[in-house]
Amino acid sequence: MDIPSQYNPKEVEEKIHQLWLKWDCFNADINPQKKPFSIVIPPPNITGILHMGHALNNTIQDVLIRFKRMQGFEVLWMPGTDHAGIATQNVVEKDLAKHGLKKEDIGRDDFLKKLWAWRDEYGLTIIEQLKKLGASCDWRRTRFTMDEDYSRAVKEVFVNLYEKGLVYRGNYIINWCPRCKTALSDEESAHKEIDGFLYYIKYPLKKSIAPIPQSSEKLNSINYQPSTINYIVVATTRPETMLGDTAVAINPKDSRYKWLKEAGVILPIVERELKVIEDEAVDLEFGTGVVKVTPAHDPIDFSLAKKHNLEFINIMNDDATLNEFVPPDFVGLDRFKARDALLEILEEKGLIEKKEPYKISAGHCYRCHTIIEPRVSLQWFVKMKPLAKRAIKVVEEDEIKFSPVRWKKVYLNWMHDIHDWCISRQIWWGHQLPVYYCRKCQEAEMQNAKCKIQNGEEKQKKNKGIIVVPEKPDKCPDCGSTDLYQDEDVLDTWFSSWLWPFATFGWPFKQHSAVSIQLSADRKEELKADSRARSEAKPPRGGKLKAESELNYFYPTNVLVTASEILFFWVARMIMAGMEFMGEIPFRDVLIHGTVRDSKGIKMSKSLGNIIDPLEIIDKFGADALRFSLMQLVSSGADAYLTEEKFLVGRNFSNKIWNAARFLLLKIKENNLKIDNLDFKELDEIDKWILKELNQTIEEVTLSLENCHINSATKKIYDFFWHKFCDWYIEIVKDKFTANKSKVLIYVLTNSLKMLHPLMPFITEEVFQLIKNHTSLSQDETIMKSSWPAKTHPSKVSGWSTCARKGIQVDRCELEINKEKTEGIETLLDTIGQIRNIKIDLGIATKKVKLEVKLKGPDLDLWKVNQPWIKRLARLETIEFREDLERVLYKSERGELNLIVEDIEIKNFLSSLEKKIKKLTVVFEKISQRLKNKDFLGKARPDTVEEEKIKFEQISNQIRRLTELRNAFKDADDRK
RNA sequence: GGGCGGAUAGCUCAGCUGGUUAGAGCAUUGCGCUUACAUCGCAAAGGUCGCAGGUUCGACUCCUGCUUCGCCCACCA
Repeated sequence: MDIPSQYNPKEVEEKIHQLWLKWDCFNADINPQKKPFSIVIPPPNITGILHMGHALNNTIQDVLIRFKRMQGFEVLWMPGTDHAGIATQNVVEKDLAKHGLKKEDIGRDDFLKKLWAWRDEYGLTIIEQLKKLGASCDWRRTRFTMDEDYSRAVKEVFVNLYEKGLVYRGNYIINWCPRCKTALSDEESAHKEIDGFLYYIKYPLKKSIAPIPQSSEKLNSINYQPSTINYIVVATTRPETMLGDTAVAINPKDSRYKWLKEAGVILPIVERELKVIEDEAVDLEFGTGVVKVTPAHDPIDFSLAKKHNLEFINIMNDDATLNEFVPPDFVGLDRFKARDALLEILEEKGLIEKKEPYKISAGHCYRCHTIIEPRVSLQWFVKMKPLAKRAIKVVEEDEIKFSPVRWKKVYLNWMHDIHDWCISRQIWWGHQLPVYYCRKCQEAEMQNAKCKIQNGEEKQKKNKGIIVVPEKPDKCPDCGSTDLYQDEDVLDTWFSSWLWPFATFGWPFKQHSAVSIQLSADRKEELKADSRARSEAKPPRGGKLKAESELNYFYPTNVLVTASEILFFWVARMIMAGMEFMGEIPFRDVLIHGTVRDSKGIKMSKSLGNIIDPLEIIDKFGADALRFSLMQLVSSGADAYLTEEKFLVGRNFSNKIWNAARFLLLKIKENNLKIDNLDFKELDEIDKWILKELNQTIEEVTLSLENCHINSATKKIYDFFWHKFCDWYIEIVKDKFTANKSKVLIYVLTNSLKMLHPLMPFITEEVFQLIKNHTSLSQDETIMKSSWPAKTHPSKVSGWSTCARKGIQVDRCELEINKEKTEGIETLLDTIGQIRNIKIDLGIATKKVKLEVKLKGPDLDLWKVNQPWIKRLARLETIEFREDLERVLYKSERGELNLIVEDIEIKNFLSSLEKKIKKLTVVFEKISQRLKNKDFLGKARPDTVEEEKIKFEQISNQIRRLTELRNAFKDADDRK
């Protein structure tokens, strides 16, 4: 079998993926012998195509999933997609528009058919793309938020909350998107600053008045006639809303306008008399101190109106054109056109005092970015405070932990100040409200929001004719009429997503509730004990888990991985839903990662054209390269700034792994070695060194992954593999490629592959299979199901054939991290570096020269034994061991060395010595100052002082040796 | 208006609970096709750790203020 010298991910990835599917590697089922570990995927929108954010998010999850799977947990990664109500409807509407059609033209039923057709055709695109990334989800379970079971769960929840009095219907001011023509929740309205103007508009008084000035300064500032006043000035950023004004408000403390009530105010153009109200909410400092009040189109005004019992006039249609409640000239005009027209008229009438440029913070629809219009309308809401209570507690008490921790505070702040959630949407794609109306009972109730609403409150206390049940009833329970119709609205997408961690398991229909409660407590205990030091995957206490249902077995899930953007949308609400419906937290850890940005720090988005397409990266460099580079860049929740070249690191590393394996396997073949066990004997110094390094790496990488510090795990394994294993061990071993060596090589390589597997699943699997094919070792079927490396003696590592378990002569102690055992090798490696340096200084970098060394004891033996590769790596002709050297070029506490060269160029050598001396002298000074300081000696910890003293010794010696060398050469140089 | 995060080599970032000769990758500069890998090897250069105070025997690490970039929340019309 030929192994090409360059790794070709394209050939490998698809093949490997098929293998995994064939071997059922992704599937998880209840297994009483194992502890569960589960993650639910943040379901991507069916409109989504894989972008870098997904790649990042899902790679993190897959790394944890694969790691835990190898650790022996029964691992479930639950996949699925979100119907994404508004987003999907928009996409299909656009499609229709291409044919010149509106959804109304084809009607609700046909439109929904089109939506389902669209979903069937494109809705699984992103799932296929996730597979390319290597995501090891249990694809059999792929859920969709509009699956039949799932939809039933959504309805159950709605009905349940309604019955508890936590879902209610009412006329309130909500965020209205005039383009999507639906209500939105507060979270779906993103506040952004836009440039606008603050207009100062004169509202005439009913009767002129001549008040006694309180303060001439203030009077001047609002610029009215000193004697008689016949208008007041209000400031507004949205002049068109004045057509819906029903009052003006002042602060009761404001002495400037005490007379206003008496004078009366007339709304210009409309010529309606406005009420004058007093309220603390009015800011004396802002504008003129007089506020126009538009109850139906402004949140503050809305609450003022409720408090002061004002009239609500909704002046807008659902597309933000003005309706018939405004003067005829304005009817049908778009809100911004109306604004211009109105300003023009006001200008003509001399009613505009001034306008100032002003930054307006306006809500924008998070789906189409249209400016939100606050608007009173009849909607359904969820009362959040009661739900928040327990969700706050579990986070406050760290039952659910955020990482990085700072998000805990963000979460709690939001939760403490939570507002009711508007959940009805005036679109067609989604879960239609399980609400039925009796036409007979309702009659006047269902007045459209277009009409005047007397009072925004207008609670339906009796709810007569409103039937909230999961399935359509036969007749009205009140009057027995069969003339029933369902509420047209659908639920907010997030009203289904918040059930994701348990509805995906078939809740509430597949749950054995009695068992559930008991087991939940059980599991909770376990998780508590386990979570901080998750280690081996032992079966639950008592060795059996009485899980009749998957929900009981896999819920609560272990960790939720997400970006901060959906903390409120989704994470917070899942916690509330979990507590409310399961009585238990949905996940124990929340891992919040950063946002993917471009090189300038701007969030990647298609509209800005600054995206780097992960699929393109996969195509060019491979999925492993993409994954590795992303994981290397992601650090504890910080944003990642990406450029295409950053993926080269991953690509190059893939190639390095490939070639290390290639070399090993070619050598085995070349030397005709038959490897049927890993029963390696006679470990020499260098073997012990690499095994020690390996053990240490295993320890560190495992710990990092346990703590979800993926990037540090990435760095450690990278450093070990490339700079220890490839740069040194493989290079050294080239000379003497024996069966025994090849066993060590395979052992180290395989363990490295295992550690790398969560990060780079494809190449590690491919190489794992290659090793199997090139040797006679009996190994696991797939690396995916092999066991995670343990920091231990090789014989104790499971996953190897039984032959690997017996007869290994190595004392376990020898492989422990033991400084003395490998110090000789470490010094030797360091010395080789010194020789290389000296040769460069002397200008003979590539020349093969003779080396003389003066060594003693174990070092001498070590050098003698290892001569061949020392010569090769340091590029030496011969090594001579002598009692005394003619000349010394390098000195350490362990020995001296000299290179035999004629006419050496001493200048560089000397200056490099000087430099070293200078650098060390600076440190030396620092340390001696410290040691002279009485306070330091008295107050610092004794062991710190001791360390400093040792350091002092070492550095003095180093300086002494270097100085001696320097002087010797300087003398010689001077004599010349 | 509140809150949060970042500011360390030219670039992107590590640096845990205060004591390090402050690290890595990329880029740069030399040298090198040495028995896998030029998607490579060997080496070099490059940092008064944003600024100013403070605490401390000692601060890149802790505290305060400032500068600057970026996020999130908020009913200043």
